[in-house]
Amino acid sequence: MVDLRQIEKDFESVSASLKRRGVDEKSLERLKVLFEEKKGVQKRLEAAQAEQNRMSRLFGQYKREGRDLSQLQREVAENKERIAALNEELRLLEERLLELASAIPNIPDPDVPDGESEEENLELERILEPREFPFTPKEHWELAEINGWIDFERGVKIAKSRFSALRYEGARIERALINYMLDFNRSRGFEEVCVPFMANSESLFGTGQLPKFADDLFKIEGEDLYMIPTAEVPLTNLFRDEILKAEDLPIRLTSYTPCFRKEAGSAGRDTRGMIRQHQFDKVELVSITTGAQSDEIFEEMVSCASDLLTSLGLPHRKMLLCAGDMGFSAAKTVDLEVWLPGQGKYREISSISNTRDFQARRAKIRYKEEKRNRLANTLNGSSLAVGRTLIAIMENYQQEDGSILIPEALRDYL
RNA sequence: CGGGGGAUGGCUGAGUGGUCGAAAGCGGCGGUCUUGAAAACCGUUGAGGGUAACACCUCCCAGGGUUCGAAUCCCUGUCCCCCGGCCA
Repeated sequence: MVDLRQIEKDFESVSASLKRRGVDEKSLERLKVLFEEKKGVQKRLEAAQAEQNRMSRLFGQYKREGRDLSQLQREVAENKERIAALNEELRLLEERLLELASAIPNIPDPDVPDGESEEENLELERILEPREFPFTPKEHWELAEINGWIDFERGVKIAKSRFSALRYEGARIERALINYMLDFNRSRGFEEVCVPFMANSESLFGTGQLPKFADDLFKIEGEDLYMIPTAEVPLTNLFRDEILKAEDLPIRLTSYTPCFRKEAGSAGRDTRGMIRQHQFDKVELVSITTGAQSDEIFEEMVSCASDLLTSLGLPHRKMLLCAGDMGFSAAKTVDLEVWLPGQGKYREISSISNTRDFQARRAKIRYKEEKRNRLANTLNGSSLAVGRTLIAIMENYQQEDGSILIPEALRDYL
């Protein structure tokens, strides 16, 4: 959530920054006005409450002294009505304020390039040369068919379209990759955590999926529970409503979870193959840091994911996302795109974001710094989408006959 | 899912209508003492809002209600514990 006080104090610069993400200045203006209105009502309410407290104390005293109460009683009753009216007014204002504020995306960092779509993302670096193929490389679904690794039809039968089952080496490599990634992350100082695969609405509000993106989530009927769209949700919410000790930061976590997404807005995109599924495995990195630590930790997380790809021999590039292409909660995002020779394209395999204090404000994740509570910074990043890594291995390690070599790094895990 | 009992500050735990944001103990922090440490003693120690700083407001699981006044009484929900059922 944006900081309303920042909007109040620093309207021009906040508005200019958010314009880069297509946020209308008028909605910010409305927010600012509402916020000021709310503060005024709150002040009047508190004054009335103070009065009520004072009179109530008098009431007890008068009674003990046996004095006449009728005058006081009348005043107290009148004031009570005023409090009720102000309370209602405040409640309505707060409701509207929250509704508006929770729909505003994060403010982009100054070093995030302008731009509206992925076309304008900035390529930072390419790592590893794509291999030259003496034959025409196949796409992963062809390879999946030849090797029997991915069963698309039966996945659909069990659930629906965009579900699949992994079989034979495919299933084993998936599991090997998860183990390999977790070990790799652990060696980089991330604590392995095992978390619930469902989360309640408060958690999803905390990380920014709710209320705006409810359509992308699978909800459990009759329960305040959703299937998690990413481990970022449970990992970050581990510390929701907590005040951490500064010396415990940074907290760096890694976790494997399946992720569940409706992919509501992507009808017709990547319908073939395993690029875009309703359920996919991911190993995630999450860090909780102080404001001062977060830039350094961000770089560490990007390196961690990039080095992991390198260790698997997968060519990839680092993309700095432009303002218009970033996710709702992010102040800055670097995507890693892996080379898929079958498609002849770089495709997203990891996305690392610094949300600064945007999620922390929603989720009330704070730390104590010399007596003062400060909002933490939260960062998240895929240390690779596992299914897409499997695909990348298939396409990059394919042989002319359609068989697939196992990357050196994974051999001990199979 | 059925029956019973609970939910209070970092923790344990008292408080059943007024001066209670809350006793006491533990823990934490600061100090006295000590070469140093321990012990002992003294002080301090919840969160959010608000203020230049005070004042002031809110919070004793959450939401509603009764009352001039609620941690305390009533209703609903959530969670936890015990017993039974089911079950990896």
